[in-house]
Amino acid sequence: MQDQTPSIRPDRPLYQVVIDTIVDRIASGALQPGAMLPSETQLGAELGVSQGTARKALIDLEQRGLVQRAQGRGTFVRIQTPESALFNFFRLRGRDGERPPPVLHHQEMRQRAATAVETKTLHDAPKQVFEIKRLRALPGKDRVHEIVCVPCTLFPGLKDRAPLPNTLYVVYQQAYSCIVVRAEEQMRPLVADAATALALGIAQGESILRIDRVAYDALDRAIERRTSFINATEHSYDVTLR
Amino acid sequence: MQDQTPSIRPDRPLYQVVIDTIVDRIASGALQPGAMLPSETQLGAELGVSQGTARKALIDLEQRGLVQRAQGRGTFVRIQTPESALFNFFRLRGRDGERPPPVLHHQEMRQRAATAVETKTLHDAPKQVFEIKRLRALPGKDRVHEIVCVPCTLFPGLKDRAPLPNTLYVVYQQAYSCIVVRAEEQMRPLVADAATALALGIAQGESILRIDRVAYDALDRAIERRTSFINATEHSYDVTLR
DNA sequence: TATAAGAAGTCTTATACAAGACTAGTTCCT
DNA sequence: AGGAACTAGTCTTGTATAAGACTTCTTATA
Repeated sequence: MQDQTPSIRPDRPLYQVVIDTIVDRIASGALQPGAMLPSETQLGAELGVSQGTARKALIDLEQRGLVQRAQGRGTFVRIQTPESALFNFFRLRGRDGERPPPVLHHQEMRQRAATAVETKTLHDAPKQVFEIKRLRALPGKDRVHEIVCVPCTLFPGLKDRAPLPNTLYVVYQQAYSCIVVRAEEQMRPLVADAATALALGIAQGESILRIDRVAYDALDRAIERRTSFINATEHSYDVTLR
Repeated sequence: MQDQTPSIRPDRPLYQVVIDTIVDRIASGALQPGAMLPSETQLGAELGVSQGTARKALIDLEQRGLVQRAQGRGTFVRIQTPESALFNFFRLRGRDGERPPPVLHHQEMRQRAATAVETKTLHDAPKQVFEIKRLRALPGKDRVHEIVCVPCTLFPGLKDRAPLPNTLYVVYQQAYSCIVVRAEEQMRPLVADAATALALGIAQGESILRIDRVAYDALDRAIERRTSFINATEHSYDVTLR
């Protein structure tokens, strides 16, 4: 049990084994959000590697945003607080860069058959999805109208959890051990048509932002698609490129 | 000369000293783009640290995008090729994610007094800036109209280099040893006014994207401000959030 | 309440060895 | 003689380990 394949090349580095082990534990819920991980020394002893190797794995996980580390304290599973979830993946900012607190105005959820695109792009090719439509208000006149789609298989019973909070990603993590670590967004400007203008409470013909997002969890599974229509007159979408 | 402060705590780790040394050499032009860095062993010997410490610094620099490393070959100052510069910081993509080659249609450059905002936000509080206005065409009907501002002090003689190529960041790096490693963008949707519509060749009232960018170099100096007006009907602005 | 000692954690540095990449020969075949 | 293929050597980065320093928090003590 100590070493499963002695003298056989492990075909992946030891630190990768450690990484995968931790990711599995977090994704399975064995390590809950906020929980303290074993120390570098303990982890190394447990998996039969040195402290330095365990350390290398933990640093990688920190850079991927799965854990947080602090000298003298320890390593902890990153908590998706409403604040962090909101402002990591919600990029709208005020004129001076301040973070606007969005207020949930309206929300409805239903189960429906997945579209071809959803089946194709989401994890596990779901046949059924939960669709959440909601309207959020920013300070001033700006509004966000969103349509969120998640596979029913990944989030059983999500419908019974209504009303959902402002920050869905906290629910994903706390109730389903799904940590969103990455999101890919496509953005384009749009002229509001009648329906969208009505939803956002603006005049038809005004310019809005349409954002299509696919969100991925720690296992790199596409767990959510969402489309947002944003009336961004007093706010801007801020992002850092590297 | 070997160790400047023997037995006195260096108040920053050794690997940080190595990092700063390399960054300085790149920023000063002593290490040209594409040049090979000293090997880990050499670098360590040169600066009086172990190979492992030099290694840690090089890995950090690689993650910051300043150098590229390849096992068995060496470490090299990252080359800002037209492709890499273009597609790291130019986020427009086609419907299927393909990278559109922008074609430079029109360009003009002039020197003028800096605005208050420019003096305040750009490096070294410049009094004079070069302003570059240009129009770039994407495949199909989409167009990009840009106004770029850089301090004259950082880029002396830039005006004599006209016509500038499509990718300004290659010029910044090759002629001025300024490597753009980070850019912060603010985006909002806009309804095209008469002047902008004319510049982009679209009808007044159509929806366009306005992007305000501040670009930072390896020394974390704000070296460029640019505002882009984009007619993105057949393209989208793609970005990955983490 | 303030201070000091200790425990538990990460951080820094150093060293050894493995693996990939290039070069210069060398061999072998035509 | 010329050229392709193999091989050994050397240079590089990648992986793994260990020891000691530093930080933070807790607990005991004055």
